[in-house]
Amino acid sequence: MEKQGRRHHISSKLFHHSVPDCSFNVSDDGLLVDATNNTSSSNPSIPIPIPIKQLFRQTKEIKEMDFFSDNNIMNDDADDDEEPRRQPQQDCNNNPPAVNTGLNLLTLNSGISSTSASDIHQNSNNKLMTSLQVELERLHEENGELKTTLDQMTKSYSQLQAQLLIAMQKQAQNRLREPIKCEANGMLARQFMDPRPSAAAAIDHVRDPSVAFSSGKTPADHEAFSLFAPSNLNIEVMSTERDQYQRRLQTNINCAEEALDRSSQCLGSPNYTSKSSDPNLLDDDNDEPKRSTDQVPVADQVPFRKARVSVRARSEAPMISDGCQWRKYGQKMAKGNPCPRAYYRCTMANGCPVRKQVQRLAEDKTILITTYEGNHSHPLPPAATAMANTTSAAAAMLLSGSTTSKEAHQYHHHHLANSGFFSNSQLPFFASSMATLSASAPFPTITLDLTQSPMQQFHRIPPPSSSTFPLPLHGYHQLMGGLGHPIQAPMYFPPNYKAPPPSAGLSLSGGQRSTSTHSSGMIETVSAAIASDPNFTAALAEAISTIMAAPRPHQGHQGGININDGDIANNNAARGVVASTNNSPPSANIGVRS
DNA sequence: CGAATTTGACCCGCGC
DNA sequence: GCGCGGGTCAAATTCG
Repeated sequence: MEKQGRRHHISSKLFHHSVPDCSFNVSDDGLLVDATNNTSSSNPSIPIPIPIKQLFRQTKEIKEMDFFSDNNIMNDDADDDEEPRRQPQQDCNNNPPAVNTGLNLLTLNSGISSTSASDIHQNSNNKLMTSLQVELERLHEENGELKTTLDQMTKSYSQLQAQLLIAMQKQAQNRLREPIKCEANGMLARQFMDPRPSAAAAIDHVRDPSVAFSSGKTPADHEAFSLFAPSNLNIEVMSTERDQYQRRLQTNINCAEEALDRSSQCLGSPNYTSKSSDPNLLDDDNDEPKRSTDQVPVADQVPFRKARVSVRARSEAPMISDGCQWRKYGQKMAKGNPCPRAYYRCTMANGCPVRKQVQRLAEDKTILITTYEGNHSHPLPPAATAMANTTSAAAAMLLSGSTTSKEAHQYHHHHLANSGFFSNSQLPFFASSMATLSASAPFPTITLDLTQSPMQQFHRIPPPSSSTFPLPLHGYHQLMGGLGHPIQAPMYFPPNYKAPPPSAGLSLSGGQRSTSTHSSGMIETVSAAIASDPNFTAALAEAISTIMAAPRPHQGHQGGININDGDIANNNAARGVVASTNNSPPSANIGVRS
């Protein structure tokens, strides 16, 4: 760490930031850049790349010499407590510590006496630039390494959370038997279906949506868990257990305590089936050691499936194009639907587990339902990455969110309000019905409905076991329609929305800002995304990824959402989205495939 | 001719 | 135990 800190020293003043007060973006090259305070003393207009590691260092450590600013030199001199940190300056260009590194680099060339002072000065600048470039390249490399390390740490963290969840659920089982007699079933479902490790602690405070952040779990933890959940084992555990419990809970609504006890047992025993009435299941003590050793591989023991993300869009084409290569491996006639259901698997890499189902809606055959399942095990092109991020983020949202309608709404309302998304804490109600959770379906599924207006969905009676929550994709609908995207998605507007001129599809944010201040940040976000590249999948990924990256009230994300929001924990998704908005080919849209 | 698609058979979970 | 439905497999077929 010390070594790395010294390596960064040469540019430390260049990266003059007060970390806690800044928001950061992820640039295309993977470096974090300051999104809010790129007012470097020497170059206020250029986003300054910041190595991730610096974010973890103390603020005062960042305050180092600015080679390009005498003023800052004076300022630094005024800081007495910076003395120890100025010491490493000598390792950049072998400058002695006493040398004024401001641009007084003549000491490096002191042996050249025949050269004019200006030439020496210029040579020094060139050397300095060269060294800075070399240093920048090293920072790039280190940045990538750090991201890899962070990914690994996050995965390990998620696995540990899965183990913790199982242990907490076992505790909750014992505590549940009394409350289950008096509490509403939905409330209990909420408790058990909440995959967050705080679920057990939330039993006593479940009516308070903020409890998720008050039980020793920070929003950052929650977010990191949510963001990385789709690709990790514990999510499968959670989704299945949640689904099992949901099903069992529904079947037990009219049953006596015996059935309730049995249903609670299934939480800690994934192999529990409806036919199992073995009283030994109630004996947690007997199998506890074995269970603890099997916690991690439990997903391998249970043939359950992953969460699914269903996208509904209007399209005449047989399949939407999402940037991936698919191979059809089956087709079935689903019951109650005259249209066949096609099964596809990803063929971009051998063994990629991602599959999708494509089926038309029976009631409206112009609506194409594409259901994604799994995570890609290979690099993806930008457009495909966008969709993959979308599905992953949506799945994470599904699996990390609550499922009973009222509390789901409260929770997400609270969640987004705290995120600065809707800083006025009043969600536009038309923004709260674009995604639907269905935890009682055969598989936990989140449906992103891009076919209906928010108003229509708001008045639609949801399935009894599904719930809607704020997923502000409404701006994207408008943008998509304004761009004349191949998808025949209608344009939907708030009641008082003034439609922009047809040519103003890229400037919708202004029009909406005048009518809905609540969602202006999101509108700007999506508008910017669309403006940079009218790509359906990218923009969709933007919307969801932004949501996933939004809830960080302790990190200064109060001034709206930046599409380049460089969430460290979300580096994969964010990078993919950024790349997709900048580089995705025009053909990589969700749309009619000719 | 290789790749992609079609389609009937098969497997598995679930409900009765 | 049996039937049903969803999902997958793999041989046959089609396509480029």
